[in-house]
Amino acid sequence: MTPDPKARLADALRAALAAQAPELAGTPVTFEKPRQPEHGDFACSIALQLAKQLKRNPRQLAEALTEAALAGYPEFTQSFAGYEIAGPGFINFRLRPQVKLAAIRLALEPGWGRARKEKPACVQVEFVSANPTGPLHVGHGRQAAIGDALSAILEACGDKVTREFYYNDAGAQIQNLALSVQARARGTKPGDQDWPQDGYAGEYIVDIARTYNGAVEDLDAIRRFAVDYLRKEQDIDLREFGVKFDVYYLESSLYAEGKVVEVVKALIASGKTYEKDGALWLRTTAYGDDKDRVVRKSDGTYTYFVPDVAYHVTKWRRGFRKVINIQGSDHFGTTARVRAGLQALDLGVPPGYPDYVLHSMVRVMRGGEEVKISKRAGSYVTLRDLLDWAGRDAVRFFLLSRKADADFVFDIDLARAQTEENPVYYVQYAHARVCSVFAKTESAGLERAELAHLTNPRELELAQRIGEFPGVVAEAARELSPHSITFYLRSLAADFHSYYNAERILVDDEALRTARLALCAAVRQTLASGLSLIGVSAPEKM
RNA sequence: GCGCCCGUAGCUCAGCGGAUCAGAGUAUUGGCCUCCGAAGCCAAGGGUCGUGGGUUCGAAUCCCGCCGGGCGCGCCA
Repeated sequence: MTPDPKARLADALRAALAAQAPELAGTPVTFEKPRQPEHGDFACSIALQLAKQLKRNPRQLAEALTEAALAGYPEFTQSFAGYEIAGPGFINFRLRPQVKLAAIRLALEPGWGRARKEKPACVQVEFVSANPTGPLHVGHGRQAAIGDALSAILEACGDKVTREFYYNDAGAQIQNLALSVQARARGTKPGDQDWPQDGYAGEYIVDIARTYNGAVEDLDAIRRFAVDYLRKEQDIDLREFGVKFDVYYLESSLYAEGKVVEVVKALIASGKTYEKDGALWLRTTAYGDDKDRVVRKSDGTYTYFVPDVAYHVTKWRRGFRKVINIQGSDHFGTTARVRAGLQALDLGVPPGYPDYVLHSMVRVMRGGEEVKISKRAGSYVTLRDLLDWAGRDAVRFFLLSRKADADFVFDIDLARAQTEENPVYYVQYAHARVCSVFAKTESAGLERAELAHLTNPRELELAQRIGEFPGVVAEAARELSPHSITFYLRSLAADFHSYYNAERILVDDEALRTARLALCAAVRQTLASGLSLIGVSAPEKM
């Protein structure tokens, strides 16, 4: 494996800095990719950052540092075409073409875009976690898209990922569900005298009641039936969305296995609780929460805070040292208290555990108007609605085309557009186009292609873009930002379409043709890898 | 009232712990198929990066105030 020239250069610059200014040796040496191609392939601004502290002219400092760095990096000219000091003191470096083209060969090897780690981290991603009280809504869809993509990205980075779904099947809302179904089974409607307070009014309750054929008085049986019914229905939607979970964790098991009581005891034993107004409180303010939280209400029951903490204790005990919870931003309030609860237990859990990705709300637009209800659920738009309207690929791609904390407007009409301006097709089309080229020719022997025949600026740019892929994946994992994969794929597709229109792939010159085919194969591989990370198909024909 | 997030072209949004004339898609306008797929390409117009200060050699990016929007602040789940 040849060392990455960029990393090698950074090392050399660090060494030069340490020699010339030991007191500032800790300054990080970073590179930026200039917007203008005339400014080289990457630029370093270290001289500008340090000039003032060293009381030196930035351009002279840049020159001195670079010369010293190159003296310690004799192979520089093998990878680099040169450098220049530009503007106020930037150092712009230019790579030799073969360095950029090397990415093509890497992309054609198995496992492109996937890193291997000596010690894979055990990561858990918890997402969707919808209560089994109704169909999944668009927010769950966003969580499913984000969570599944993030899981795939972390796996690509070499971690071992468990996708987990937590079912709140033990609370008052389940009782509410059972009562609603029972009421419907008795022919009661929302608004009637006997309709339960806060009952679920959606049409799906009628379906459940109709399907249930047990005794109407047996509330327990109704509860089990309804939960089972809705879980199955949610599973169908998730399967259609292409999302699979490794573990379904039931809140009720926390009670059944005594884990809730165990946490309460441990909290009391920690000495961080106190009695007030007949309730038991935990001093979460000692760990960054803005107010203390009730653990046990004055009526003797526990607040939901307790099973939440108990659940996260099991995550830690099951060996997950990194846990990412994907939730709507309306769960913001729980983050501080869950973390505080874990800290109070003093289990050695780091203060920032677990990580949260909170996403903002999704608004659905159709025909220029906001859609707020669905037939089945009544009060909200369901994931099924989205899938029926736009299909899995478009829904997945759209839900990952914004960063999580940005507001989201889902334009159904755009996602439905099959022939025009739909961004999903833009990327998929690029993949299908490459495939169609290979349908017309032999694709054997690409590993022996002489890449030096690729001298066109578009080809170098495309090769360089392909080379960025592993870094993009790594950053998406680090920043927990799967949307950057989507944006990368759009850029890659744009570069390819542009190239494809400007140059012919299947030229008569065999050496050039083979080199271009190798480039195309690398594009195809990178598009397919990236699309699979976000759960979107890579069709060979459209 | 307090906390967190958001405010970038008509619209939907990128912009990694700062960088050398602000980006993409879409919409609008004008070009490109006897030639590997035109679900594509090329080009043009369009923005005081909410606003006022501050720090800096340099601010969409960092800090403070203000305006506008979202979410959260229960012995509810």
